[in-house]
Amino acid sequence: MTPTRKTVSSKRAAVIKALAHPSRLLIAEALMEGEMCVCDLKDLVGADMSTVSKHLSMMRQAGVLVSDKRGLNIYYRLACDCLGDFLRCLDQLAPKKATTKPCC
Amino acid sequence: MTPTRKTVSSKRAAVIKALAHPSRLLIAEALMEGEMCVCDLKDLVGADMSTVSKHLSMMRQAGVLVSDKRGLNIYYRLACDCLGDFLRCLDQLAPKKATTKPCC
DNA sequence: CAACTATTTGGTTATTTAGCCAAATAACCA
DNA sequence: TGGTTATTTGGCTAAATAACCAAATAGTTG
Repeated sequence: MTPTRKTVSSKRAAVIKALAHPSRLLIAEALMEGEMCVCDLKDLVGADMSTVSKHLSMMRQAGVLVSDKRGLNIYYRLACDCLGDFLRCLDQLAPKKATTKPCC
Repeated sequence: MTPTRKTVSSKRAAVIKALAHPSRLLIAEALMEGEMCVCDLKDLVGADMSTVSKHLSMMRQAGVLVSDKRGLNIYYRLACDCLGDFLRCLDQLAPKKATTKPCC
């Protein structure tokens, strides 16, 4: 049977949720320029390593990131590079106080 | 001064968060086909009207939706129609258990 | 094998979020 | 004006989330 509209929205929302946090989005943006290991990302985000690790595994679980282990390090990268268009779209959504003219 | 990378991510994340909930995303998807009033959206989502109203004002606050009142009804519509591309991107992100081949 | 490094996991706590109900607003109509 | 309909707001509770610390795991190197 075809999935209901609600089911589809729930699956999509899980993916979106994986990007809906300042640190996680910062991570995703950084990974647009190439893979990074957890300790690099920890420096970028400036939080406890365990916190960063939990964000990463949540993003991997959602299908946004993939990882692979080489030596002691685990490298993460984006599962998809359509994210760029996505962010450009976001930036057009004027954050409230902005101009009254339509964003696009 | 130019905003820091973190500041930018936080603002973007707030917009993403407005879509990162099954009901809110369902609403956004429905509004891609045209404006709707709150009671229509309430039927679509199947939650209490006050719950839906709170989702809507949160999305408006984030800049994702705009509203206008005509008579007794308040009609909501998307602030930007780049959302379509966005969702197409999302659907390429295989939710974990899926095939091993890269999404794009 | 022991020491070391990178990462994840488990536990705890504080904060945020989502939902419902009831009450308040606002526009319309008789 | 009083009643009716559509929507928002306030208050409350239960559940989810994010952060940290400490302990566990896994790979590396002496």
